[in-house]
Amino acid sequence: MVEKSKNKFYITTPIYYVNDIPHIGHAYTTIIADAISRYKKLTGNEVFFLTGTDEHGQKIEKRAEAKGIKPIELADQVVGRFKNLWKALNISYDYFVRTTQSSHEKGVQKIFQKLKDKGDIYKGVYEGYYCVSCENFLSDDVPLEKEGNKTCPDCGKQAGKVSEECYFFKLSSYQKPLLDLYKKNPYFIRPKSRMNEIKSFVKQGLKDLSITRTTVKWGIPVPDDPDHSIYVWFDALHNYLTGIGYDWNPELYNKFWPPDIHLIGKDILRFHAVFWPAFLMAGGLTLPGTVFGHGWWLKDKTKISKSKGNALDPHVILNTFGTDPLRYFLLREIPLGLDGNFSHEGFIHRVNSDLANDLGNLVQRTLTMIHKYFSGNIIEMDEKNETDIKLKAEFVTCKDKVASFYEEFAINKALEETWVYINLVNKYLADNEPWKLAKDESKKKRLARILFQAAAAIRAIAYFIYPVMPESADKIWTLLGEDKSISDQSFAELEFEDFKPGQNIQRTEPLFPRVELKDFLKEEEKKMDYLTFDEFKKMDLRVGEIIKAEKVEGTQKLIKMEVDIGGETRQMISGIADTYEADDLVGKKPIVIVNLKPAVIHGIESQAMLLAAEMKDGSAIVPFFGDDVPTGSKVK
RNA sequence: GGCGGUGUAGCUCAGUCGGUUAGAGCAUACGGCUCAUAUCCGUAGUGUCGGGGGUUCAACUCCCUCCACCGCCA
Repeated sequence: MVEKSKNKFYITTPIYYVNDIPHIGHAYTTIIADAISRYKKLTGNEVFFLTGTDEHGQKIEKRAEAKGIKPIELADQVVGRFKNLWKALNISYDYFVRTTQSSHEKGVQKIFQKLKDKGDIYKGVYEGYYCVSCENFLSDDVPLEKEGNKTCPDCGKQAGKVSEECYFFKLSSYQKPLLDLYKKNPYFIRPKSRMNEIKSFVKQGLKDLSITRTTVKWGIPVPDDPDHSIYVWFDALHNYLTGIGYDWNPELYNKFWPPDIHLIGKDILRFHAVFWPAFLMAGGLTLPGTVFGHGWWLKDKTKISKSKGNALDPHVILNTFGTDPLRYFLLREIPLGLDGNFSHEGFIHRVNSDLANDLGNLVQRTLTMIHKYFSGNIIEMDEKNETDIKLKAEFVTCKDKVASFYEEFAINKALEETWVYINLVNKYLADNEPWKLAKDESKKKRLARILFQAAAAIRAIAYFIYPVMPESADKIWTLLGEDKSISDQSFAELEFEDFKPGQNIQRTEPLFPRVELKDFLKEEEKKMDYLTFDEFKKMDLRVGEIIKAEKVEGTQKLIKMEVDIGGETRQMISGIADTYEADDLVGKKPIVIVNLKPAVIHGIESQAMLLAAEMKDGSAIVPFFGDDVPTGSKVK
């Protein structure tokens, strides 16, 4: 095997599923990857940064059908949205791989064939519980019911046991090699806590993996057996190979393979830390250096997801603040492995305090003084005194720390350390009081020295923040009269003294404007989807009376009720058994929405819904009217 | 249930091999400055270090136990 040449760095994000629209979670992963790759370039690496989209599967097929378009058209649309977001976020990816492109499909088929010839892929029979309505196999953890059936958790219908012919990957043979890998490379899985989880998972033993489906048409066909199509993970994971030229650009492939780091969310760690290296071992390929499972951004302490409807659209923030504050916040607020809670308060606070007050204001006050007292050009100055020398020494310390933090992907710490230095420069100005010296013509050269030192420090600061805030960093260098761009400056060779007397320094508007929370929320409000009164009127809300109530067998929360809505009764299922006993509900009068589209819940039709307050722990509290309110009264 | 983790200031967290008065940032209060985006600098705090027990001259740190929360277990 050819050893990968030094100073080549290959970094990946997951490929994002085109069933989803881009949200803050996608942005987070990709921004991390961008910051790391920019840092790696500064340290003299040639970097290849791969991202892309996962476009096959039943969900895409169905969603496209619902929209009356072809799956590939749906994919094209969503790919456009991803690419636009990456552009808005200043993401410097080198290649965007799509699982529907022929280089990928051919590559996956080739690998499939190779593993089949080798005996690591074999044809067998998959047994499982299949939901006809959802056209989907249920996951193993759905409990078995008395009659030997299972209930589909998605639609509530019965799912029967079926057998399906399919191809398996011999994952079971790779238990030992995987455990050896983890032992040999303790950094294969990061953060460390995740390594333990994966190890114990693998130690429990591995079953062979079903990697094809006959029920999914929108996928890569199995070579010589086109009734079968290759299932999601075997298809998707290989993007890391096909995206770097496997089987179509040997030069590129040989230069960069294997990946130095796969950046992923913690939810897909198992696929990347178990299945993926096993596939690669089977194919006789070199393994990646690290799989890094980062945490999630939470909203109100719960995971952001499409189904919860709490997805945060990055565009709202981008429109008000621009790219860099968002990049900064996401990378500064939490260490890579941990979850973070996203709130507008937190965001505004951090950005105002760190960017507007500390950094932005430092740049502003320094450049303003240089302009005011020297017309933007410092040429002659005194020799350095003790405080000046100290400021330079602190730069050296800071540079070392920042570099080592970036090296270990502790981006938040690299930023924190940079801010220690920013505060020192602010203090340096406070201690030396240049605005007082400016009043005394004889102290002009001392004044020049102070402002020069501050400007040199700012130049260094801009360099340190470049991986995270490239736009602002470049802007600061331009303001300081630098003619080269930051990306051309090697990290190792960065010196305090690189800042030279006579550079033409420009005036500036504030780099990061302060935004007050209430102003921002006003902006947000404009984005809200208001309901018109006519739309509200469509809702038929009435005072119902519960006539019968019983707990739904085999569920924790569901209660089945008959409710009188004024001369008519409806059947209604409600998840309130946490808080209420079925018997106590009889005779109670909740608010019921009666013209909601009926839904099937746990196999039972629900023809109405009652209104309840959702508590933090997920339980529900229902408001009831007293007996003085007639059953069937309209509520509005 | 099994394995792993966490619990330290109002909030978010740091605390290396046990060793002086347990730290940082934010928030709060007061003071200073006026170059700057009401910004910047300084000062001041407050802690049963989750509870209980043990080892030790000495425990946030090691051991036992209990409690609470979290993660993983296709």
